[in-house]
Amino acid sequence: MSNGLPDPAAAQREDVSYGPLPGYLGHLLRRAQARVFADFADALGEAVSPAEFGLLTLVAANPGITQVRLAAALSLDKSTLSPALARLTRRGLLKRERLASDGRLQALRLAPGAEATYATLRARVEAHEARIAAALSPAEHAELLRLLRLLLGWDLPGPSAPAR
Amino acid sequence: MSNGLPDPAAAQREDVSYGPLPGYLGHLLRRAQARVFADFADALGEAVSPAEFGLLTLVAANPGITQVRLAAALSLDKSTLSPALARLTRRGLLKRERLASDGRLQALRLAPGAEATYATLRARVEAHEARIAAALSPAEHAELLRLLRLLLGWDLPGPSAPAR
DNA sequence: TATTGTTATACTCTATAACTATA
DNA sequence: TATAGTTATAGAGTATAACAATA
Repeated sequence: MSNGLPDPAAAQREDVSYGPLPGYLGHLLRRAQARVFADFADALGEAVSPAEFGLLTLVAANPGITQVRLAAALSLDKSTLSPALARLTRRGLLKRERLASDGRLQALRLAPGAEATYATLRARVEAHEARIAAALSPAEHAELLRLLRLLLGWDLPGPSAPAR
Repeated sequence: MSNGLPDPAAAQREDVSYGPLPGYLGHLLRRAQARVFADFADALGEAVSPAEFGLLTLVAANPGITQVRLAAALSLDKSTLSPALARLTRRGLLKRERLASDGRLQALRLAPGAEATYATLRARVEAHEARIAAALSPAEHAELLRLLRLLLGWDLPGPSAPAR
């Protein structure tokens, strides 16, 4: 469900007062995220979930990264990543390799041959991103990205704007 | 878990490249929402969840609203609201009244005597909102709210800025 | 003892489908 | 037939705790 940007439920909603909700960041972020994820699902379908795409992207940008570092980078628990990474490995997108130097660690990489698949996914994600940003001017889009990074405490020295 | 704004996992994360993720609205919205919700939980504890507070706020702003209209206003399925509203009713925060004029409908209201409780919750939520917005200047905060509403297709005629 | 990764388990949020009662 | 609301159920995403293997 949920397609483009004009909200389908808008008609039903017209006569409802939102009270102070449109002034709360928490509320707007929840609504915006739901909207964007629904559009992501429309665009990518069964291919990957938003979380899976994030994992692939981080592994692609950090070949050899371990699960604990990946979890820290995403502010998730390591136990959350295990099943997702197993699924991506099973689908032939990721490769996990135990390190000879420390048998506890596993180095994560895109599977050989999965680079092209990943590039295609990334192009589809970027088309989706462009679509949801169409409601904003390029300057507004850039400013929204900047403010969200600021809210997250990135943009300081951190892994934000240039960051590769 | 998760407290104020300086990210605790920042140290672990420092040497990780985020690749294109900081340029994706979807990724930033997910991260920002997780951060804000964690702070909400720290601030409100057992009192109410973000979703529950949203329900109370909408009912307070639209006394007598029915569940189907409430669900439409939040872009949620009516079946999602049933258990949440039952819980809020059980806790003495909401009152549900079948309409004499149409026996299928239930009018929702804050329970008599729950207005003060709601006012307290709202004050705590607004303190939480002020805290998370502290990373932004007042102008940036206002602009972030505006851009999120724009992304959502609000701010057109709709129930956004003044809206009560 | 400490760390990495996995597993078992549970909780929350959401949806779909089937139901009831009312219209 | 259509609508409002409930219930059963399932799936995704997250966490905590306990574990095995390794250090």
